[in-house]
Amino acid sequence: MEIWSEQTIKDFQRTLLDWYDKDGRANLPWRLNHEPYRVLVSEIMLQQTQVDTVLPYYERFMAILPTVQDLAQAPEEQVLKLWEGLGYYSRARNLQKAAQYITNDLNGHWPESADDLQALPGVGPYTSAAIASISFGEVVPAVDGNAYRVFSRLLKIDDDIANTKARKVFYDAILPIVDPLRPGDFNQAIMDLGSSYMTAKNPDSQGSPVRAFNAAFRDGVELSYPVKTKKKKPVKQQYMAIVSEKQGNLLFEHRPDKGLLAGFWTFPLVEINSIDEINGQQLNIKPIIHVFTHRRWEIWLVRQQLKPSENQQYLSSDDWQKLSLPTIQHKLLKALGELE
DNA sequence: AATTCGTGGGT
DNA sequence: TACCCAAGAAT
Repeated sequence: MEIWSEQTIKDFQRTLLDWYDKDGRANLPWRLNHEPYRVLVSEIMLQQTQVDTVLPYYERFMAILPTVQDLAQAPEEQVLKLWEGLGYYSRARNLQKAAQYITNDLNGHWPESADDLQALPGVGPYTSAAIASISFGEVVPAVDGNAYRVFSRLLKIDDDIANTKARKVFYDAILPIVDPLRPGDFNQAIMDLGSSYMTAKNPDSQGSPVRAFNAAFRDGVELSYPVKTKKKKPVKQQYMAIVSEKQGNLLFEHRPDKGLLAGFWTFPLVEINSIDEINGQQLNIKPIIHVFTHRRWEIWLVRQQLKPSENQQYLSSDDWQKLSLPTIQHKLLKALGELE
């Protein structure tokens, strides 16, 4: 691992921020100003989600819920509807809880340090540092996936970033490099660098503005960084999605309030162990496939009249179109429409 | 510490 | 295709 002198650190800061001022993504809507609410919403949406995916969600969300008080007072179903299709839905629920905590318990006064910001639900080590540096000028590194990748290459850090222990290694390595006068811009510049020149695949380290500081590139081993152990394959699960129709209404099932797609409505899903268990149905068609991070669902639509159980309910199209439905349910509804 | 949380895009 | 990746946090 490389150790930089104080002079190298100063040169790096100036090189990075000069580039950021010239070629950074200044037009991103959450960079319009540094109001903590705008930054908080953007950072939560951007967790494990690409910028291009977030953009339309962010614009719509801020237009409808422009202040932390608006979010605190909104019906949860409205917040979830604004989040529909974005995934990781606990983010939306936690975001509203954070807004309610700030509005009701702190009388609208924001925590200003990374340590205090971590008291907000859904705000962890990265997000707290991002808000603290961008909105309040605290000199802390916001260590996200970009920072792991960029600094693992610049400094040749060999720690496995899939390991929890790596977080402190990177934090300690980056902390003395953060620009003390512009910590928020420094952190965002690292992200811009990671999404442009220092990408995971096909990086352009030769053209990078900080190529002179890149030890892995210098040694011809940039693609060996970051060190990261592979994830497990998603487990296959097969389901029948029961289509039970009554007077034009469809039967929906409310999922448990914990676990995958918690609290969302889908067609009743019955897990099967082999396709052979389905008899007398038109199943010679391909299943609908939906892949989560850790599960792969294969689903066959099956028409069958059911008597609603306690967590099931017939809904008209006017009813279910108002709900926030997970993407798999939209896929099932689309497939059903194409059968008819 | 390892697992569990969605979804879409790229190769 | 099957895999990896993307501004992570909670448990």
